[in-house]
Amino acid sequence: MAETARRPDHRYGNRPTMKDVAARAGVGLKTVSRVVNGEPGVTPDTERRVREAIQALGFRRNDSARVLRKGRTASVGLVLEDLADPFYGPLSRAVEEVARAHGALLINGSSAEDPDREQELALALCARRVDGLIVIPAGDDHRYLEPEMRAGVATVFVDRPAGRIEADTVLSDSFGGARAGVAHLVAHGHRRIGFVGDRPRIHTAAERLRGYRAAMEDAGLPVDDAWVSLGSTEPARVRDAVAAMLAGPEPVTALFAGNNRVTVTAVRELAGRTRPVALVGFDDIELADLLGITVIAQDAAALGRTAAQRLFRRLDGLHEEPRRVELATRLVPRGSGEIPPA
Amino acid sequence: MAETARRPDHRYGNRPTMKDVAARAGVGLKTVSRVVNGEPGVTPDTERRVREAIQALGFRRNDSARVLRKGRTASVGLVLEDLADPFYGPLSRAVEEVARAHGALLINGSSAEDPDREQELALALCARRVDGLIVIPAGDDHRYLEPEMRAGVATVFVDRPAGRIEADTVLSDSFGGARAGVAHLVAHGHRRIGFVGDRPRIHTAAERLRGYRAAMEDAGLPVDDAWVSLGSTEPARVRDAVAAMLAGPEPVTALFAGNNRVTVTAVRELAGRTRPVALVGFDDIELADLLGITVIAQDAAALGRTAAQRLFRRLDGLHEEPRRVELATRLVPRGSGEIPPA
DNA sequence: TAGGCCCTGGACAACGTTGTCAGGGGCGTG
DNA sequence: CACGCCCCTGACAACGTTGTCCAGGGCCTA
Repeated sequence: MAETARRPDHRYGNRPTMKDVAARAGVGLKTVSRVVNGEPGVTPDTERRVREAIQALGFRRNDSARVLRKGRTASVGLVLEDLADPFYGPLSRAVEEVARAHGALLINGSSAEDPDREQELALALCARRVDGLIVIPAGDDHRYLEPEMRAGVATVFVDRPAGRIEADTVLSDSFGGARAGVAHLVAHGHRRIGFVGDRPRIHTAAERLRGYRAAMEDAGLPVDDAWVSLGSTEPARVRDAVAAMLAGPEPVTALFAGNNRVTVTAVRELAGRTRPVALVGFDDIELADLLGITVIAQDAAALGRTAAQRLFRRLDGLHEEPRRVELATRLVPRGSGEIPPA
Repeated sequence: MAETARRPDHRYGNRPTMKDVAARAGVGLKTVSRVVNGEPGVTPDTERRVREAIQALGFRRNDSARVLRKGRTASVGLVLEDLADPFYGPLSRAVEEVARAHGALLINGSSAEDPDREQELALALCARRVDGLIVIPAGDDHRYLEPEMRAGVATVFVDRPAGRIEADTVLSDSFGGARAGVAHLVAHGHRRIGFVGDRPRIHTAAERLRGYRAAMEDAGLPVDDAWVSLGSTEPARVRDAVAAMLAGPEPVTALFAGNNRVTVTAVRELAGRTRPVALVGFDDIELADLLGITVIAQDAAALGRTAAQRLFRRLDGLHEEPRRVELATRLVPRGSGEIPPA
C-alpha cells in the first residue's frame, strides 16, 4: 500500500509542537511562534486563541530546536574538580548566579582531578554548544581547546592557570597567601616549620610550596627536606606525613597545611597529641572559628563570580588580550597559628 | 543582483559542519555521519580520509542538532536548594556519577528555597528537553509538572516529597531521626529540651518537629511552647531563639537543632556560655567529630544516588506505580549529646 | 556467463524552531 | 471613490544532524 502513513521515527513521548498548536488554534505556525516569543504583531484575539491551544495541549517550546536555529544555547559549562568539595560548591553557585542574571543555565561536571576526564567533559560541553566554558584545570595541557576557542567558545580558567594556551584566568594568590601564612608562623617564633601539600603538578600546590620556601628564605631559615611532604590528600598519607615530621630529635614546631583537606586531617592528627603544634591552613573551613584554626582564606565565591563576569563580557563581544587576575587572600588568625614553639 | 549569495543568518562563529567535512573529504554527508558515529559500512580508506578532514577543520559534532533528530538529550536536570550548602554538594555529585555511568550530563540549578524559582528552573530544564528531572522541592504544589511528566519526562523528588502530585520520592527518615535524637537526650536525663528548626512549611522541618514531639510524648514529658522555635535559619534569629530558651528561671538543659545550619549557629552560641548545654543536631557536619557534636547523620550521597538510579530505571522503561523510599538515619554520639542536665 | 547478494556510498526527508518575505485586508486621505 | 500604507498573517527555507531508501559495483555461485 502506498499510503502507509509516514510515521515519525521517534517523538519525545509525543509532545505537541507549534504545528499542533497552530492546527488547534486555526492559525499559522509562525503566529504561534510569535505568541510564544512575545513578538509584536498579533491581534489580542488571535493571541488568546493561541494561548488557549497551548494550555489545552500542554505545549512547551523545544529549546533544543530553538538553539539550532538561533546559534546560542544560553548555557555555560563549568568543569571543576569535585562538586562535593566544600570549596567548589560556593564557587559553582556564584557562577550560577551570574549565569542566571544573564539568562543562562549552568551545566557542571566533575573531573575528579583526572586530566582525561577533564578533557572528555569539556569537549562534551562544547559538543552541546555551550556558549562559554569555565574550567578548573586538572590537566596541564589545554591545547585541545584551541579549535573550540577559535570557533567562538568563550573560555575562562579558574583557580589554576591553563596549560600551553593563552586564555583568561582568575586565580587566588597562592604564592602570596602561603608566604604570608608561613611568615606569620615565623613571626611567632617558629624556626622549624613543616609543609604538607597536594601533588606538585597541581599549580596551586606548587605555588603554595614556593610561597613556603620564599617565606623561609625571607627569614633566613633553612628548609630540611624532611619538613616538606607533597602527595595525595588521602587522610592516611597526610597523617603519616604529619607524624613523620613530629617524630625524631628535631621535630617541626609548626605546620603549614596546603589546602582544606590537608588541614582537616592535620587537625585530627594533632588533636591526639599532647605537645602543642602551631598550624596555619590554606582555605577556610566551616567551624574553623570554633576550633581556633588560623587560616589563609580565599574567597571561592569571588573566584567564581569574577570568572563568570569575565566570561559574559566576552560573550557580549569584548575583544582584548587574555587577562590574568589574581585575587588576594586573607590571613585569619584564630589561635592555632599563634601558638609559640614548644 | 539575483545572485547575492544567500548568507546563513548566524553560524556559531563559523564552525565547520558535516557538510564541510564531506566536501573536503570528497564523500557524501551521510558517510561523515557514519564515521563520526562509528557506524559500520565504511571502507578503512574512506574512513581515513574523513578523519583527516575532521582533524584539519577542527570539526566537532553539534549535539544540539543531534538531539533534535534523536529525541533524547542524554542530560538530566537537578533542581536543588543551594549548591553552596555542604549538604547538597555531595548529593549533586552522587547524581552526577550515576548520570555519567549512563552517559548523561547533569544540569544543576539552585532554587534558593523560592517556589517560583523552583518552577521557573524546572520548566526551563523541561524546555531543554532533559530526559529526566530530579527535584528537591522548595514549593508544595508540583502540579505544574504534570504535563511534562505525561509527556515523558521522568521525575524523581528527593529530600522532600512532591506536593499534590504522585511521583517517585526518596527521603531521609526525618521523623524517625529526630525522634531518636531527642530520645537520646531524654535517655541522658534531660526533661526540658528545646527544638530549633527551619520554617515548618518545609516538609523535613515539619517532620523533625513531629519527631521531637513524639519523643517527648513517648517519655511522658510536656512541651512548653517556649521551647520550640521555628523560622529562618538566619544566624541572628537562631541565636536569639537559643538565648531565649536558655534564659528565664526554667531554661532548657538540652537542644535539638533541626538542620546543619541551625546546628552550626547553635554551637557558636553555646560556645560562649559557661553552663553546659547538651546538643544533638540533624545532619552531619565536617569537623563535628573534633568538636564533639552528636548528630543524626543522613547520607546525602545515598539520597542522590538512590534518586538517580530510580530515574534511570524509569528512563530504561520501568513502568510501575510511583514509589516512596525512606533512607534510615544514624545517630552518631560524639559528646555533646551525652552531657547530663546541669 | 548470468543472476543474485553484499558492501559501500549518497540523495532526501525529517526533527521543531525562527528569519524572511510577500500577500491580503482595513483604514485614512486626497 | 480610489489609492496607498500599514498591520496581521502565513508559506517557505534554513539551522545540522540522522533514518530511510536506493543505486552501483564487485564478487560468488550455479
